[in-house]
Amino acid sequence: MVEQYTTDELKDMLRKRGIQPSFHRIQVFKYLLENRIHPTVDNIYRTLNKEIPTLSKTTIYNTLNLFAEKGLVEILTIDEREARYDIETSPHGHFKCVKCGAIYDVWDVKVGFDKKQLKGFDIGSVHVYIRGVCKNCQKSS
Amino acid sequence: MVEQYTTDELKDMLRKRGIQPSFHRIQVFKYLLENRIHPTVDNIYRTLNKEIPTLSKTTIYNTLNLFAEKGLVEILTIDEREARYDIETSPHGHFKCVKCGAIYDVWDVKVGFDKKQLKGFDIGSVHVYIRGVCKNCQKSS
DNA sequence: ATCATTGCAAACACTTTGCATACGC
DNA sequence: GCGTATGCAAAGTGTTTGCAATGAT
Repeated sequence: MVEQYTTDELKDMLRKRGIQPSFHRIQVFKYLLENRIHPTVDNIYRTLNKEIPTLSKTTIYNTLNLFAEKGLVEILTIDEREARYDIETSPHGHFKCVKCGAIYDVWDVKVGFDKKQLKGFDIGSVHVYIRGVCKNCQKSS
Repeated sequence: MVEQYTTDELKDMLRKRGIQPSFHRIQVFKYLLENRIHPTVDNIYRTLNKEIPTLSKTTIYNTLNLFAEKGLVEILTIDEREARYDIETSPHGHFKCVKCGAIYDVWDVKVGFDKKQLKGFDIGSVHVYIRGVCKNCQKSS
């Protein structure tokens, strides 16, 4: 069900965004595309490190910051401790389970407010963060 | 324009929430009520420290965490670096200027989404975070 | 006298930075 | 060969924790 990409496709996608497609960058990009779990840096590190033992966390930080600058990923601040990275670019909201920490996408989110309040403001992004307890964790409480 | 409270009123408000009204807690509470700027711990510390030189940041952290537990304040994660505290309990959203760091309240925010997606989930809170450049910072760019 | 609050210092956790090495065109 | 990417170690920053001292009833 998860989309698969060839290395050449991934390279092209990065180049189109003005990013040099180095091996590590491709691997991080691939991970993000194939693991839509809003991962932490540590999630990415632990997984990729198995295949690429020389990979360092610094490189992952560098790569994600570059991706964010180029608009390829969004950094979520829904978790108060560490950043979560989202490759999904179409607008949607997020639900975070305060018990297990999992983050779910929430689709078809509509946000409305009196625009007069922000007259003259330049709106860059709108995030909707919902916190609570997910279905799975309901059971086990 | 900012509401003023007597010490006795503040004490009562804290007691009603099940919080022992110690001197420091009253001061932090008062600060939050009279400075609706979504302050950081450091904001609070720098201001209160002038009048109460013995005050420590640990106490502010303790106090704010207690207030949050008791539902007196909300912790905002709109800033990626440090927590912001909001005493305003009625539902509203927030706008953060990425240039000057100021946070503005946004009223009459309506969030709609397909509830079926979160069927069986327990929703605790909904936050709307808007990021961009505020009116003031537009001018100076 | 007892129990809660306070506050210092240290520990923690996440992220960034400096700089030397390695890699790719 | 030159410029960029990488990665280690250290520094930086916000927050929490352990524990002793203080304060309130």
